[in-house]
Amino acid sequence: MKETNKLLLIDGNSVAFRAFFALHQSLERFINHDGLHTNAIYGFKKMLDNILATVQPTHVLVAFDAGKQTFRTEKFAAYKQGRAKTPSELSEQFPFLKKMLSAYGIISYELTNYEADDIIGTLAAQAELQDFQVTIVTGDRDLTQLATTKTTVAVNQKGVSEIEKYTPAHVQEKYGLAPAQIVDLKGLIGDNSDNYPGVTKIGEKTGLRLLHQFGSIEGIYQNLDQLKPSKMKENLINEESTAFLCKDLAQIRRDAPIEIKMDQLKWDGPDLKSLREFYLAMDFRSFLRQMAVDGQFQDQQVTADQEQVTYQVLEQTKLASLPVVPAQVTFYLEMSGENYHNAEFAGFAIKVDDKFYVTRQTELLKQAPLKNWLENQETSVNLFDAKRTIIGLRRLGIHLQRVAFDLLLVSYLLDTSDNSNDLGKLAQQHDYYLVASDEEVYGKGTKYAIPSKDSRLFEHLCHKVRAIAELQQPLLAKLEANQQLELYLKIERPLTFVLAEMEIAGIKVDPQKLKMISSKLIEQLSDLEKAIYNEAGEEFNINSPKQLGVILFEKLKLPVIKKTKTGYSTAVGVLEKLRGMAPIVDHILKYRQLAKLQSTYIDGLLKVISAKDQKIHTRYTQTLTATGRLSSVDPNLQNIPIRLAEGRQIRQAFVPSHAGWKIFSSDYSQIELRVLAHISHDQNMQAAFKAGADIHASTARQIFGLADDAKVTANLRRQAKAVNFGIVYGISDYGLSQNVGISRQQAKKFIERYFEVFPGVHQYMQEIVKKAHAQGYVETLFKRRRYLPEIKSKNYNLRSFAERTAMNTPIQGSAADIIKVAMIRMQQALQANHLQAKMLLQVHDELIFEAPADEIPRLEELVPGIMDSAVDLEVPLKVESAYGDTWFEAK
DNA sequence: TTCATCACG
DNA sequence: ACGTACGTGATGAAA
Repeated sequence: MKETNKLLLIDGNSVAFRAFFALHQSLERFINHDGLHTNAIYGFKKMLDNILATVQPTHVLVAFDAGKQTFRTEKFAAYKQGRAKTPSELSEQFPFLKKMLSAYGIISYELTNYEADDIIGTLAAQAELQDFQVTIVTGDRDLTQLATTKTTVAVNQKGVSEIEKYTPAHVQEKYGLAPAQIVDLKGLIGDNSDNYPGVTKIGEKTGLRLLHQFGSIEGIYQNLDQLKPSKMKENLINEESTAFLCKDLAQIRRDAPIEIKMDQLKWDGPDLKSLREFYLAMDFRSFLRQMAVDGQFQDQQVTADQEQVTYQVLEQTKLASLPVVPAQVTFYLEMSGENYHNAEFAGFAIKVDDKFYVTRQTELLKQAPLKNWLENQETSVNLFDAKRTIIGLRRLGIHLQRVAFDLLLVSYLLDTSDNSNDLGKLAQQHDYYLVASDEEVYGKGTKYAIPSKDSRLFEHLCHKVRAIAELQQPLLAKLEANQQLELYLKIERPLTFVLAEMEIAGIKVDPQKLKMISSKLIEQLSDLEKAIYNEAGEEFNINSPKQLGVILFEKLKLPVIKKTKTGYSTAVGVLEKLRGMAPIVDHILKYRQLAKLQSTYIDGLLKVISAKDQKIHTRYTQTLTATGRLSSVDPNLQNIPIRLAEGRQIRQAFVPSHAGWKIFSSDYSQIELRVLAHISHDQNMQAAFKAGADIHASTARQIFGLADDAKVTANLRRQAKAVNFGIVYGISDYGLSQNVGISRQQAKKFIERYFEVFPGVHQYMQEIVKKAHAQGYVETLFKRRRYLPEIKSKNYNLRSFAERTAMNTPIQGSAADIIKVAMIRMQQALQANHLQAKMLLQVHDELIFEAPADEIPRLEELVPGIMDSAVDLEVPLKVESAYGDTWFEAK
């Protein structure tokens, strides 16, 4: 059987451009020892590996543009004129890019008078005749005109890894056109970047409409009499020759005089030796290491002295010869699996002075001197992920008390958007390449396994420890340069210990209570299911949005309100609009609500109640969110239902762990708006908080122009509340209009009025965006940073998103800072006051405790007192408390 | 694995 | 003419 030939054609200029701009913000990080920029080469290589692996071509060619003069400039002198000049940082990379391709064994090709597009078009046509499957890779959508049943056009999206594949069907779906009609469209609407005009006043909308009606530019001119008289028609008549010229310019040639034969494009993989030399020249250490890991240069030990680390395998008999109280150790405890509350121990490595010790026998940690190293007050311990380590060690009976450097935590503080949890990947972000990622060593998914070969595990663990030790000084220096040392030392590092205690404590959950709720739910669900099948006239999977869509919008012919990219939307908002049109809608809504409770909160929670202590031990992720909030996983205890009565019952299952104890809860009231009042210095908003007013009602009076003592209707208060929320999120008229269910114009008026009433807020919003633009990041009250590179994007959506983020992050993030400070002080206060009460949970603006009933009166003083004095703002912080026998009652 | 949906602040 | 409210995590379906 003969295998199909597969030809891969790459538009070299266009992909290099994409790669260059995708990594533009890291431009200065990608410079090799000769001062050459390498970001486009790097991105190109990533894309190339990706596409080679997915396509597995038999033949490959990369086409480049030959120069400015082409047959198109002869036909139309202004073609591609006025284009910004290629930045020198990019053009210097092209010769090296071609070098790399040659090391890959791939032909680079260019042709005088023609563009890369035409080379690709011509070769694709030839290959199709020989029954090849063709894949074209480009950053330029114009090439989609080449899509056929045999040719797929893969268009690079914003990054280098995301691609969108255009088949004729996809072109049809996207534009309602056949690929061949793309040129007619370009002829009508022109192309800004290629600098040809198209027909005046015809844009994509009109162009598509005309083509759907007449099929082609020729078709339009043959049927001009069918068009009603209009300015557009006049333009069409006046600019007929332009339309045809532009169509011709857009047409990719399929008959360029190419000398090269298909056989010459045959690809048999890279020349590893040349590739290695190339990476060395480019300083692509990660790719070199990848090659080493893949065993691609076993014959050469060039990187071996760097790669290898000398270690001793630790054994019982060696313990006695170890130092007693070293000043500093670097330690890594490995477990098999994510959940450190119960994951199996896999081994540990520890560096003391310049020696590395490693073993699988974690039991050795329980003995001297190792236990003492970790527990004494004189040795500073350097780690990666202190919380994981603290909890792991606690399971071995070891109380780690002092952490000097936590690589994971420090790295997160330096850049909250770079939140990988993998030591190897994270080290790379800091230009350290001598440690592999866990995925590389352990595999992932079903293949995940701790290596059985000692040397493989031991090397990896020692590499990790070495990375922590090596990165300590430079990263702490960066923290200091950012003025973030205090954030680390006074907030995040102590918080790690607080969170560890909360996680270890866990919260008791009564499975019987959950099962009681469940039996009622199951009954209701079965009734609803019957009603829905009856109303639909058939049985189907109600949980499948796809099947549900068919029933609602095809069988029952309900109007389509919104579409998702895969089909009809059946989200709540849509169903609510369909309410009253058919009884099935209400039943589906109810079914959804209850099914969610059953699957996520009944079945989900039952699964994670520990058999040992009947408790749930969540894990708080301290190094994930871009704003500085915590998140909670496995299970998420920060989204237990409360808004609807049915779901709220779940909270009845959360109980104290001792008889006679209570659940106690305190939450900040309107903390985000108070933070906003503080950082914006808005006098009016501050006055409202100082007066202890109902802020949403007060906002309503002001923006709707009511008297100070006027009664505010529920509806006006609701609208004002939505505006307040919108302000915190970085307002847009569209978002507000959707949320409140008013017109966009109306929403816009509300916002304008809001900014008139709260001019300080208005000014803050403008200034924070300006500041983000100028410095590239925004900060919270305690100097937590979030970088917003996209604020400089030319893409409206990306830029707008970054702008809203700039407005929101200091607010959300400062609120997160504040409760973190409160948590640290809270833990200290409970200890200092010798209370048995334990802090168990944090839900962003709320702390939940369990305590003996007789401690409740003291907590009612202590907790709010600590929370509202955590920081000194220009407005007071308000805290509300409640308690009861279960979490349900503590509200 | 990715998508749509829905739970929380 | 565009298409958005900010921050999360878990689930079931479908590829």
